[in-house]
Amino acid sequence: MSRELAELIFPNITKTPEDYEKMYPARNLPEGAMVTRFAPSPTGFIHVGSLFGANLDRRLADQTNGVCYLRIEDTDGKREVDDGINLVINGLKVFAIEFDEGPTSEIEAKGDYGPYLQSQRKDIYQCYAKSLVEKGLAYPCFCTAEELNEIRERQEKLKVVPGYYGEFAVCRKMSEQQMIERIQNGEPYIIRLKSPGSMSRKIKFKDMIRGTIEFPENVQDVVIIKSDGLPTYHFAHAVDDHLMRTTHVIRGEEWISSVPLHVQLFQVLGFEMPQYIHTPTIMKDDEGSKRKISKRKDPEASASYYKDNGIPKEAVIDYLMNILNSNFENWRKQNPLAPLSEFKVDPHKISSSGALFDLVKLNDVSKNTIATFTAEKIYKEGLEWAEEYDKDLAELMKKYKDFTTAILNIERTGTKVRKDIAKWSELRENLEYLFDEVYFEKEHEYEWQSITDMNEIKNILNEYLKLYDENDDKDTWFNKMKDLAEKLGYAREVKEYKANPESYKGHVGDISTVIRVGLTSRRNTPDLYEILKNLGKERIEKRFNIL
RNA sequence: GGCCCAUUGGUCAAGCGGUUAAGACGCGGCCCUCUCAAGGCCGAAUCAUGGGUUCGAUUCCCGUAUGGGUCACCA
Repeated sequence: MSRELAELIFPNITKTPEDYEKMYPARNLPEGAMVTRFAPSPTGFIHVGSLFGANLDRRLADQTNGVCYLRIEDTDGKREVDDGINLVINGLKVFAIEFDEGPTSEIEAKGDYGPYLQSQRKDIYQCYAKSLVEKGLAYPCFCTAEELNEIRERQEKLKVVPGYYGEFAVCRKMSEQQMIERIQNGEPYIIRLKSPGSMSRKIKFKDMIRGTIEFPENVQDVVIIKSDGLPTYHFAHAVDDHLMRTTHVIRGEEWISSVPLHVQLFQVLGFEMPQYIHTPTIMKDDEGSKRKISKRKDPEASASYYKDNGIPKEAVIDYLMNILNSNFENWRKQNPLAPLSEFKVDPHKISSSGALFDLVKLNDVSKNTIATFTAEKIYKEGLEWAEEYDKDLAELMKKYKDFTTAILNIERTGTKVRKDIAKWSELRENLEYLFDEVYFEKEHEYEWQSITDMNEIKNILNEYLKLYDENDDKDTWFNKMKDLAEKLGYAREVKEYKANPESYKGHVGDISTVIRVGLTSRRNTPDLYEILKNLGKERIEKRFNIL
């Protein structure tokens, strides 16, 4: 009925919605398969909240044998960044999140439901917009920014809901003839939805996390095609998620309030609704109060923060899984080595209130994650990190590969695994004193404890060197230590000493401490026996001699 | 401000009308122990608030407070 108007606005659109329906048929997937998507703007920045969502997208598709694709929402030039698409792809790859379909670089893509860049789908959106205009469900609006401002001001005075609707929607009431004339005059315009909604009616929809939510119907004649010919988010969402056959739309909770609009758009376009999963916002503790974790204020809001600090991707994802489904933590305890795919995410179990992001907890998760790694893996990943963030350390690690790996392997096998590393940035602190290059380079603050008399210390070290044998097994080694303690007037056992403190100068622990500190300058190290063995007698002597 | 959403220890949370209100992180103590880390045991600490409904409310309903979101030719 508005054919003439539609043709005038979109003269170059020759396809019809039916053509696109045929081009993008329903997906041939098993029953229950979820089709999810991650749909960022190409700003290149990956927020920890986006990572949270992308992870959920990926998990849900995986566990249902579905599809998880990437779509770039580049309908706003202002948000774009050079190389933004690659940054998004690589930023997620760091966390082992990859897509079945979508852009694979700035210029390439894979998948049958593309293009996956919204900027390349202009004709598709316009085709649907054209059909809406034709059916009288959308119309051109010629209002200028100033006119819109006036409307808004009037609405503020009247204390009435702002927006383009009802009596305020001036262009909606214009005759078609007049519209045609103004277009032919070359006046700029945009396309608005002619909302069939009524404020007195309510719509209900289901969110998988929150359950049923009720809203008044949308009455706003929102913009669906902007002056640059590209769609707004809302219109693109309806068209894309329908044509790409998305079954589950996972996005941040900030979208909840626009669902009434989306429901209406789907209705008007004759599309079936997808399921919605609106994820909670990740929060941050700010001097006692909660606020949205912020890109500007909080470095940990950026996914790259974790890579920079050397927190393994497995740990970050595990932590995110923790706040996603709280039963994950128990599952992980039972299955420390199991791949993520064995855990079934339950969307209904996602908490609806935003969690405070807890770096302390992440630290603990990360310690546990690293405790499952072999020394070889720690060496490999630690070195990778060091190559980028601590070149000197990387050089040492490469030069002494076997030694480093052996040190990392101390107390790492068996049932009680050492959990002293939470991130690769702690590796230097854990390793450097064992490299002679570093050790002999600087002056040491020796952290002597109960025995501080240097004569006594030197005596202990000398005596110890006499009886140290690299070939001793651990028991023999420790027995020798006890022998030495006894010989010098210290108790063989800590308990003996505690029972009769006055009969001894100290106990075997004090002797070990002297050796430990004399060897490393520090009081806390991994297993002394292993350290001695890995250093070797010659290097032990050298270290004792600088005292 | 209108409309939505949320509210269990410091934090993440289980719970889904009757429980001594799980568990984890963090914190404190003890044990183990050659130090640290780990591990084991113990402890302090929670249902925002006022009304209903009910024999009985953390759980269901309404109001209040607090926090969050949203009201663009941005996504």
